[in-house]
Amino acid sequence: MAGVSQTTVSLVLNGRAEGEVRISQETRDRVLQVIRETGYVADPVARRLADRRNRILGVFTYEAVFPAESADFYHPFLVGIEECAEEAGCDLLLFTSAKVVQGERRRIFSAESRIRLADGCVLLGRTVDKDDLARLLTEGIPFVSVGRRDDAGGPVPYVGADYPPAVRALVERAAALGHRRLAYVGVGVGAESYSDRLRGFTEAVAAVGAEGLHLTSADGLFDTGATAVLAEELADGVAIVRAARERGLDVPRDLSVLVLGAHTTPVRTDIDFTGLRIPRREMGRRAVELLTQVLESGGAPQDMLPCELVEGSTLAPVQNAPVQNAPVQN
Amino acid sequence: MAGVSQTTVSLVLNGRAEGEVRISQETRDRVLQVIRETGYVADPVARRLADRRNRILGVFTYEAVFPAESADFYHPFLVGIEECAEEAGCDLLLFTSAKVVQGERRRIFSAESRIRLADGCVLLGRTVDKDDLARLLTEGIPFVSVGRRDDAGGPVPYVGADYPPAVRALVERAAALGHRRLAYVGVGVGAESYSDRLRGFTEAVAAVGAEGLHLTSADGLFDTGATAVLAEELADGVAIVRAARERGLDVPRDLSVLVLGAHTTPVRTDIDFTGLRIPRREMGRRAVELLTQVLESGGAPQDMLPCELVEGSTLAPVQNAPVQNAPVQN
DNA sequence: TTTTCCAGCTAATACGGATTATCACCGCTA
DNA sequence: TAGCGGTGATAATCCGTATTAGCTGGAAAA
Repeated sequence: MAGVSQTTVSLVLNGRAEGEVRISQETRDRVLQVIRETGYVADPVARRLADRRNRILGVFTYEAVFPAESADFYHPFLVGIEECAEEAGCDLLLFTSAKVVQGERRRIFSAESRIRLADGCVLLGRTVDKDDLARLLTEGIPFVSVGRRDDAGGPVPYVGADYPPAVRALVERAAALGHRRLAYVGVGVGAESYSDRLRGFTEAVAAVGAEGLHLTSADGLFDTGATAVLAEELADGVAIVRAARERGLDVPRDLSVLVLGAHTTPVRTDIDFTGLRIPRREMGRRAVELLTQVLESGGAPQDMLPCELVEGSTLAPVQNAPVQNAPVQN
Repeated sequence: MAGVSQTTVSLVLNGRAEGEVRISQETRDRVLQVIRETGYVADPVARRLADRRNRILGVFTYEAVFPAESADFYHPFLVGIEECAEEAGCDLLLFTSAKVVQGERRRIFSAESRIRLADGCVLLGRTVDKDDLARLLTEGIPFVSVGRRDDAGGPVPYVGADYPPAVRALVERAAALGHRRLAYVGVGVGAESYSDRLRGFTEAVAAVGAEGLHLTSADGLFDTGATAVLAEELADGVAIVRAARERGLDVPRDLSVLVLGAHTTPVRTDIDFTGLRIPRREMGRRAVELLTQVLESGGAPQDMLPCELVEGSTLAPVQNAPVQNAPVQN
């Protein structure tokens, strides 16, 4: 329509017509005019094929993102991811095509894996298959994990929540309020985020000279003599409080309960737990930032974001024990 | 690696090696073996370029989908969309690249519109620009709107909520409880969903022989003598109840308040409104179903899904007026 | 023996852009 | 008049796949 070649249109469209390659102002205007009239837009697919970039960022979760079961947990991450993708001018691709087979998890790599459709990918989830991580690395697929991951045949790019310092701060607070016997309830293994919490706990009790117990469930907790308990997840905290109340114990008067994470499974509760806040939205944002960095210059950047302490109302001084004179940490 | 041509791999990969074109079992096995070993996956981008199909469905909203402001409203739609996309084996592309310019809405068509990246697109939002719809139609871009839309230079494919019958049922209920003077509070124009509600109201009051008033806001409502009010949106309902209480009126004893829609803006309320339920999740599902239909056979399918009545507790018989003997509609 | 047929595979091409090397043209110089 | 340099545009090529027409060698048919 403008009487020029495809090349010329491409050059004009991409503003390449000013440096090395020259197109006269006249021709350029004519092309732009036609583009305006027809609303022509370069096919993004062809574009991607040619220059190996999509401006599409993939989001992979082993579970469905939206359904209520996990929505509350994933939502804040997605908010951050969306915000940052928007700023970066990228679209988000949700890998919903990988059907969740009965009783199994989604797989990143299947016969029809579409992971490569995107320029890079954000991995969301409590755990990620180590094999999957290794393969992502060996295949050179750019990605960033939301949540710290151990090496998988090489360093894994991630943005994690820095639990140890936050857990330590909580333990110090409890110690300052006279607690000398603390329990940690939760599996403490499996996901890196769990072991980080447990490690933080172990180190912290040692540092403050308190006694630390690790229980995998609330059972037996009340026989240990612990006056404060750190729950690995919100669900654990809720269960502990319920069990305590059934025994006629008051929280926090008789037992302080600190929660170390948001719910990953749906729990409805109005309890205003003392604990820490996982900076989920910030993690989402940061993951996209790191991903664009990986796309530009490669590497395996790793970043830990601090967890904020939540004041709450489930931590109190130990009963019948004088509060130490140590100042309350903040 | 298998000592065969790219064509052969393509044929094997797509199972085309059985009909017209033949590949020996031996060769096929060899190719499949190598595919298994290397984890080779056809580049979806090249694939799309070649056969014009992606198995990617786009989701376009004028506002950001995830942020809290609109999350509660959009979420149920997305649940349905994701479910159905998963069943269809499609990935979802969220068009986050179109930046929301200060004070403006996102645009479907911009200089860098990426709408064509997807095979087709689901449009989400209270309103959709008529120009955008017209252009989608003329450019032959497959899409389905969530929410009924008036023609835009041609019929628009959509799945909508069927307000009129539900509104009518509510009006009939109110009438059966003695209400003869009903008010509708809301703009009643702008979005098709609003005019549908108002139209349902107007027709219903006429049908039951009651008196109907249309107010664009709650101001002046209490001078009209209306004993029941239908609020266009949840926010309107909340405002009305608040205003009523400030005047010392009890809801529903002195004033019945029916709500005709979910919140599109965030409102926190514990009021158990009588009203109707927009089948959002179902609409999301249906939208994807219709979209796949459009992709396969074209056309502009339109579907209206029924709204469910919500019993609630804000509808009561008119005070000082005998309840009519008419049976309560259900 | 020559032709026909068919199974089994591949060369060539299309898809719609981005990129690069090249080309035509003009005015100017030697 | 041949040579030269700069300007403005384009032909050719590539990206990785799907598709189609065609090629090859050997067996069956003529």
